[in-house]
Amino acid sequence: MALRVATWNVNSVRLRLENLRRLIAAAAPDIICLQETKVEDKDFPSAAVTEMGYPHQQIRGMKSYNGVAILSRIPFAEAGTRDWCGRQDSRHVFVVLDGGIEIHNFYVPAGGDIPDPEQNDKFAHKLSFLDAMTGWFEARRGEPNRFVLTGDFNIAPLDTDVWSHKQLLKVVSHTPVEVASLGRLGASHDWVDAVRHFIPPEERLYSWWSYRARDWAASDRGRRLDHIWVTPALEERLEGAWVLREARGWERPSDHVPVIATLNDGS
DNA sequence: ATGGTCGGTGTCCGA
Repeated sequence: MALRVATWNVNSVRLRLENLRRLIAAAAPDIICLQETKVEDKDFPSAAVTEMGYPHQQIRGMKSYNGVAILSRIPFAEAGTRDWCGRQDSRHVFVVLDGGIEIHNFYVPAGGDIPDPEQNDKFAHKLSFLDAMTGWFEARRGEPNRFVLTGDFNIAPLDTDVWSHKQLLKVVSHTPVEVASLGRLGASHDWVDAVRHFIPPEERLYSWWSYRARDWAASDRGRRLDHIWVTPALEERLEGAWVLREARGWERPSDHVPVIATLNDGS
């Protein structure tokens, strides 16, 4: 059985249920990883999501900010959440599927505006968070390692992951210090970037466009902040991956669009 | 060079 995984920074799940239906109609994912759900667990729209065909839900939310969820057609063998950097921030949930594939959904801190950890606590937190992730995954090397690492990483690593590499070098999300941090995380398991496995690095590709643009599509000043990575053990099972750009043009859009990857059954 | 827009613990703060 193939496995299709979608990740999407939904920017308030309660406000975006109709768009969630559109994502399901457009891509038919087996598993949907959401970030910025912005809702406490007791108020999560679980019944509506179950009706959409996703009765298995691992959620971790808080009021107003952050919040992550894994919504699934497939039952979980295990599921959990984890705190990072000593905060109860609702930035990580994970599940293990029967057969051992482990899916980690992260909402990495955005990092504020000033790309200097001395001046900006939010940027310091972002770098610490990435270091902690790296250490945690490094400690798990040597296991069977059929992992999917996905979510809003809030970093566009490649020059072609932003509309202007030069103009964004000092803009949080594309600074060399963050890209280097993400590179260390990437080296922790030699993670494979599922989308770039299929779409060459020469091609510009974005998953986020600011709300502030007059015309997001015409100016097309985007960044690729949302990612799906797999461990090398799953690389040969990658069947396809893409960005659902059209979702940015939907009514009441999130500023992020879904990113999707399909793994075949390995036979 | 600046400011532009969303969402929600809404008239501020985080993105």
